[in-house]
Amino acid sequence: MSPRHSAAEARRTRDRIVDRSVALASLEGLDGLTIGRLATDLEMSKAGILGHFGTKETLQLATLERASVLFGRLVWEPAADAPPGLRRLHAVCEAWIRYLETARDVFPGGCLFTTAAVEFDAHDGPVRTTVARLLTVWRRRLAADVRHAVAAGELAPDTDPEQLVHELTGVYLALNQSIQLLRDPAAPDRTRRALDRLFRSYAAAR
Amino acid sequence: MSPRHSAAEARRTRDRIVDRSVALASLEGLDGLTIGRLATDLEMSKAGILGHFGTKETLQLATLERASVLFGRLVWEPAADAPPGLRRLHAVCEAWIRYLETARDVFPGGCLFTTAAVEFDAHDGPVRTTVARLLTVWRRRLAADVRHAVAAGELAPDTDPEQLVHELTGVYLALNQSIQLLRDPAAPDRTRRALDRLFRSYAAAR
DNA sequence: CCTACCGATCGGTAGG
DNA sequence: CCTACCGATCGGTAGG
Repeated sequence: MSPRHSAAEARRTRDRIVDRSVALASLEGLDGLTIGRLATDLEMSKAGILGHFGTKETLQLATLERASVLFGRLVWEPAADAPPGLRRLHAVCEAWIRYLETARDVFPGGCLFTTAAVEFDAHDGPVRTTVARLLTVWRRRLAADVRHAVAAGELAPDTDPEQLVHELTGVYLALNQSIQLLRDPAAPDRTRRALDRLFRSYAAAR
Repeated sequence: MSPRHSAAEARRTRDRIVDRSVALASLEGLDGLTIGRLATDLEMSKAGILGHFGTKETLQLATLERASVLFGRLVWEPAADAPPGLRRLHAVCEAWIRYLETARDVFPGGCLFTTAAVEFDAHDGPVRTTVARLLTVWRRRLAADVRHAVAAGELAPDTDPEQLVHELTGVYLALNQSIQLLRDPAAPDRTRRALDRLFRSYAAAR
């Protein structure tokens, strides 16, 4: 009755598993996530889950990959039409706030990458490497727009792009903590003010 | 041979357990921490460990309490002699950097509060409440020095203390991530530059 | 994709 | 503080 699926059906099942896994990992972490819990939630057997991935680690990597696709969709895509440089930086930052503020259905426990970073920072392996790689790619992407803004005279010529991006990272980590742990409804507005101040302090002198 | 200890000896054993627990929790999280691992490390039985606390949750709370004492010793005490206001803020911030940079023996996996905040932010209960309370107390303490600095004319009169403290929090979350996950040796210096910029942007106009 | 297992480990308890 | 346990759950496998 249940087995003997077409490849397309197997694919859809896999998608269902990974979607649920992203939500669970956001709440429990990539390690707190268990195959048994996933099986219960999806009304499948553990072996049915594991058959798609082989090991829990592969499932964790698939979960990160899916989360990064969602992140791209929620944060990078809305800003894709903005002109490169400061305008696009502003657009990305606003999308980033909305991602943390409103994407509760897909990441009910907050930013999965922040959770995974803390969970795996002391454990070498493919998961740790992947998390670090994703964060680094995004930092580079932001730094490219910073460089563009500097070249266009929108930011001060002595701006250190990596430094500004590092400071932006902190603004978002604080936002995630204020939303998830402190449940401070003022957090998004605080973040907007922090960004204004930060960009102003890097603005080109006129 | 082993049982029938005096109260003082029991106390010392408890201290040993909690010290090890702080280090383990820094690496594995307060949840990743297990009584079995603790027992192996300390060459005790699981029941011997649990006898001091009753439940794992009580052990987690004792671990947080001890970590907060260590945090006080490493971050607040070195700044206690500085005059209140901006000078003490600077002293606390520098001690905070050193805490994350060099306290590897006591917190080998980075800031335990950052780890615990992410681990428990989606799980109501005494542990979550305690973590939130500790962070809030420290934020208030910082805010008091910000207010003092404003009153003394060291920071701009329109400074929003909670806002500045929120931004300081982000600076430290970014530092912890850069050290632990990205292993960036430039992170402490980046943090000092971020702090300079932040305090300058809040400086009283002259 | 299932049933039926496996050894290992979890938090915790009884009783001394 | 120990030994000796408990039921539950973990990731994973065999075989269909």
